[in-house]
Amino acid sequence: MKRVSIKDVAREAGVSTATVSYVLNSTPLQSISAETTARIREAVSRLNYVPNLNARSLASRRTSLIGVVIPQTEPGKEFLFSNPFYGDLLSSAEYTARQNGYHLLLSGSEPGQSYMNIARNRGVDGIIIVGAYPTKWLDELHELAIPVVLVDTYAKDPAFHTIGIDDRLGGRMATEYLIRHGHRDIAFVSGQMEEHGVVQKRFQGYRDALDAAGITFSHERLYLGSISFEYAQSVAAEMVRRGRKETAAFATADILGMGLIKGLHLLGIHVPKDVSVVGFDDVDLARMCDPSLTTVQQDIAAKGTKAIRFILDALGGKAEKQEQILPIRIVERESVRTL
Amino acid sequence: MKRVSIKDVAREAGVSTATVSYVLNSTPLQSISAETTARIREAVSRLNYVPNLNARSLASRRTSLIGVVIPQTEPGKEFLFSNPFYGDLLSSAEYTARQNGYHLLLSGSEPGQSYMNIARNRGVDGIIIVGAYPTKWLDELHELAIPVVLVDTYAKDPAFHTIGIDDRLGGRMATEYLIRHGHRDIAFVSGQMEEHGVVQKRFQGYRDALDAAGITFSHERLYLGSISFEYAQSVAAEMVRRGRKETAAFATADILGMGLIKGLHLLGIHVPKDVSVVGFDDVDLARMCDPSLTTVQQDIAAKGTKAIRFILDALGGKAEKQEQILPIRIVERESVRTL
DNA sequence: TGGTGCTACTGAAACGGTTAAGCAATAAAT
DNA sequence: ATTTATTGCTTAACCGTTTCAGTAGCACCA
Repeated sequence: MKRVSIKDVAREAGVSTATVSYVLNSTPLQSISAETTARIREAVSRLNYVPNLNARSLASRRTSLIGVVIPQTEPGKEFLFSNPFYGDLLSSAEYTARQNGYHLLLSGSEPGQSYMNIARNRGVDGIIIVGAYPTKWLDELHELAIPVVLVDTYAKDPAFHTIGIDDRLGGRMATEYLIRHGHRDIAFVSGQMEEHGVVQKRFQGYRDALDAAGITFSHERLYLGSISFEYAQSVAAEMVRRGRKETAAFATADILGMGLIKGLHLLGIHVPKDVSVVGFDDVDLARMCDPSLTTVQQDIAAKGTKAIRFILDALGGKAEKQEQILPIRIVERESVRTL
Repeated sequence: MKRVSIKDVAREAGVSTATVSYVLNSTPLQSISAETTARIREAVSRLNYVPNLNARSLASRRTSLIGVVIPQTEPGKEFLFSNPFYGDLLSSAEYTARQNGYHLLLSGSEPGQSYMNIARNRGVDGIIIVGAYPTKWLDELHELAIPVVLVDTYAKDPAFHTIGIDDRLGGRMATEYLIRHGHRDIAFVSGQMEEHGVVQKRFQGYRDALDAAGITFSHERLYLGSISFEYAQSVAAEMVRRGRKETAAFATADILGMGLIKGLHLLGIHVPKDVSVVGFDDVDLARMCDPSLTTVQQDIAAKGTKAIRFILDALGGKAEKQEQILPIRIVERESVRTL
């Protein structure tokens, strides 16, 4: 029952705990004879010793823990993420972390404190913040002096690594794709625009495309609610209520696209025959459904992997701020029709 | 830059660190005057003190960390979970944990060691293992003497809490539903059957339903690959190759159902007109797609919440082993046609 | 007057590691 | 032959808490 500690190993191998520690960490600058090393390793496996990471963290001020903060869909709501995008991201991040001896500490970001809790009292070695710019916590975040990776945000801060895509371009690509297929009345379906957020950028791209094609923008084409299937579904009804002038819609997330298609379908409006839809992200969902969704594809797994890599690099002494814009492209599927 | 420690608070308030600790933990059996308490609290907030959880863990042998082990889809593969089921589960678990001052330590279960790593060297207070029976680690798991919750597994072990559904009944419900709608040639599409696993149980339910209806079972109706969209998609082709006798299929996971529908669709076979499909789980996906999937619904969020609750209860001193079978029901949607 | 029982605290030993500094023994350099 | 490095290991301080075992002071009771 009593857990075996480094002392037991030291006793067993007939050396001091320091020596054991050096061997176990293969500390550079500290030489240990092959003989002793072998004796210690043998003792370790005989006793089935596993170091206590809490103690290690306390002494070394490193935790081998990376905090991941994901925006909570709705405050007080049980579900942390209703968008499969986050699951995919998490999945790849966890894998990369684990391969490097790190674990992921998961935390929702209830507007309030969670950012800092996870970082300050758990002492994570690094923190990944996805989809939100922690305006309120900037000072504290700096003070912590740990690597921070901001995923999908447009903050300009020399201290934070960032990883994302060119959302403006993405918005433009999606919209131009629709225009190229003969559409001129194009709805923009999304969540609320936040400062430094991606929605804003994608909207700019949408405007860019309209402008380039000489189409005048109308607020009537804007549907801004929340990034959820349910909202998008309700947009269909709203479109009809507004007289449904649109022949196409750009939904800034695949679940929005799916919701819209579903909502339209329930009203007897067919996609792509009556309305064309382009999504964003290319989550698995997009290719699984019928009609499958034409969408702006981004490499979600790469985002997760890169985020972890940036943290690891920084912890490994790489000083420069890293910044990566991952490529995107349109994946043509079945939800767009040429007019 | 230097983090403020309990000593700083003690000095600031003019008391010993012990007193500060007592106040901060509102330790029962230890009385502290209101005056002193106030003075300490004041110092805490003035210094902006946050306890170091690593040190706390070391001293108290509690980490406020709950380990969650999720089966890795494919060994060596980057993606931890391709089934949205896990994301949903995780999401609700994280929320419940956080509400109670716990954090979730996420770990994939690469066949090998991860179970124990997370538990042994991080010293998690409890561990939730989903969808796998840790045969190989039973002894170690017992030895740890921490609460263990097994989700979706059929192990009989007096020491482990379990939470799941009646998978056999679920399999039966799905199959009977199809039979009731006039189908007699029903495919069973799933992953490999593992000992103590859910697939086996659902298959038994499938057999139960066939038997009760006097339909003779044929191995020809069995499609066992892996729980992935891709596999299910390939099943469609296999069905055709075998001469496609089936008028319906029971897919033991919604993504399988979706994959099957997609695969059939690509071959010009329409669901539900030509083939009916029933899924399992009722992930969001199921209602989002077209045709939406008739499926056996289970409350995934409840599973996550309950799992955490069981851990918390056990940590709170509740001795009895807890065991819960959550209710399931058929959700009728559009993927089944009456013959 | 002394004993008993509270209340409100303090001291210091853990918890299980890491790591700077020191030291003995041997090898290399002068 | 003496100094200087190098190798291989040990000692002990420290990381930031918790918690056990006291203890001082006071009130109460007999």
